[in-house]
Amino acid sequence: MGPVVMPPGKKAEGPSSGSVARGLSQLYQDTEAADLSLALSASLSRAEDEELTSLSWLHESTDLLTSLGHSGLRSVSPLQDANGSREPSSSPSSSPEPSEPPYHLSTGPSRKPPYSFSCLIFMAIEDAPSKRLPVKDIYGWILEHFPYFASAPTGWKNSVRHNLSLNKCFKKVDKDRSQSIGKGSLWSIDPDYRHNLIQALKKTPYHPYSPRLPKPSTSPSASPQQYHRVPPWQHMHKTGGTVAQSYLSGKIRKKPSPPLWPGSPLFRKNGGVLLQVPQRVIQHGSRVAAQGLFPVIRPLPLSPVSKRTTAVRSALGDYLTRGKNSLRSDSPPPSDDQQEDHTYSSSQSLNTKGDISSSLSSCSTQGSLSAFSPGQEVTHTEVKEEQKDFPLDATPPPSQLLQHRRLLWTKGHLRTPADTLPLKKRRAEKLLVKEEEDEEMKEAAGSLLHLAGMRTSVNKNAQRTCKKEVKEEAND
DNA sequence: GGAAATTTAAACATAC
DNA sequence: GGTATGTTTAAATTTC
Repeated sequence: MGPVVMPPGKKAEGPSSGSVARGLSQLYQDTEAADLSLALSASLSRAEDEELTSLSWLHESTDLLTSLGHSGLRSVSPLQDANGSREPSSSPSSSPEPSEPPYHLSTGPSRKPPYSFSCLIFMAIEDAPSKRLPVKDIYGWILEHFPYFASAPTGWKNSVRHNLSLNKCFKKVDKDRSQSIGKGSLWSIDPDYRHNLIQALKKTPYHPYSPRLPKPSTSPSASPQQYHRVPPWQHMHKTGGTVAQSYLSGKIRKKPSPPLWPGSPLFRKNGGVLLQVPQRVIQHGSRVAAQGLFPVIRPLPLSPVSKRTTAVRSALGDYLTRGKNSLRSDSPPPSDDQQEDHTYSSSQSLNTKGDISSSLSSCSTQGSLSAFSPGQEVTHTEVKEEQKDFPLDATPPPSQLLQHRRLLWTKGHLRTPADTLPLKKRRAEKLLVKEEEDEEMKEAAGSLLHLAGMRTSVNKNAQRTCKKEVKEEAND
């Protein structure tokens, strides 16, 4: 098995929602965002130097996906679900739907998770104490954690089986005749391919170094909309497959790197399990190995609102309880109680006001999150106020960011009427507005990445650079 | 436009 | 015989 395996049964949940609310309030009152920002930055920097051996971020991102997209989302047709956001044939116009809310702000039935079946199966198996599961339990795990499939056509089970059979990452375990599990075999992760799966998961859309995300660049072409205008599920679940799956199968072949394991067997059909992940990505995408695998992934509540609320509560709870003092959490509090061993990796255990604020606001903006009741939870209003009063960006220097954000906010709300400006400036202003919106979305996404222990400063820097160029152009 | 890749559907075989 | 599981093939679609 892989380098780090979470001890069986090491799961737990965060503190109660009440304590979360109190802790959050206290955090807002007592903590300087700048301190947390610096601490977080330091932690993340250290995290980057360590090899990723834990997939805890994936659990966290799963929670965050739940909080943002998988629950309470707008209705999506089966075709759209299956194939991304494909336009119906009746409306060939490729123009974006202006009325379509952002992915994480939309409402309606649950949406397909942005993980390939391979990733889902991998997570399911890795989440099993014995690291092996029968197909039936894999179904169950997926259903439990991704309610989308509860109402999805049953074909997904076929896809699961298809993946198990076709993907060499998965292998059947010789069934012990004395062990009656009914029909079928136990499935496990092939140790030879486990790392491949991990690397592939790191290419999921919520990983800041996803190949889909723009690389840090000063070029305006690295438009922010490339990675947060497009809903994650849109660029992940077009029929062409996911980024993660692409890496699994070697689909991503731009700038190919030498295979990490030359000569490794590939998919039996396509020859494609082997990853070709640039080392840069691996290094920068690494996180602190702290809590082992999937320490915090939890079944989702049934209520769409409560799902989101619970996920946010849970994430916040961990931040507040583990707090900024736990820059490193190499020794998580051991607990056999699955209700208590709710741990996050070290880098994630840090947070800032901005992270929490923007995370909540990302859920609450446009009123899509209304489950935070006053006195018990952080209310929508409270969050929005905090969002405006404090810098949301955790990247230092906070003072500059504060000014930057205030400038953007001011420009966005008190802007001179556009029609009084020259055409060139109008265009620049329009672009600026768009990027401000993108900024807001990205901050929300960035906060989620922070929650998931990801580093987004690079992308933020890229955006700032882009904005700077836009401003310069406008000034010209 | 073609190659490559993934999802989905379907057919079929096997095991319980 | 029914159902679940496992294997294989092919179509559809997207990305590069």
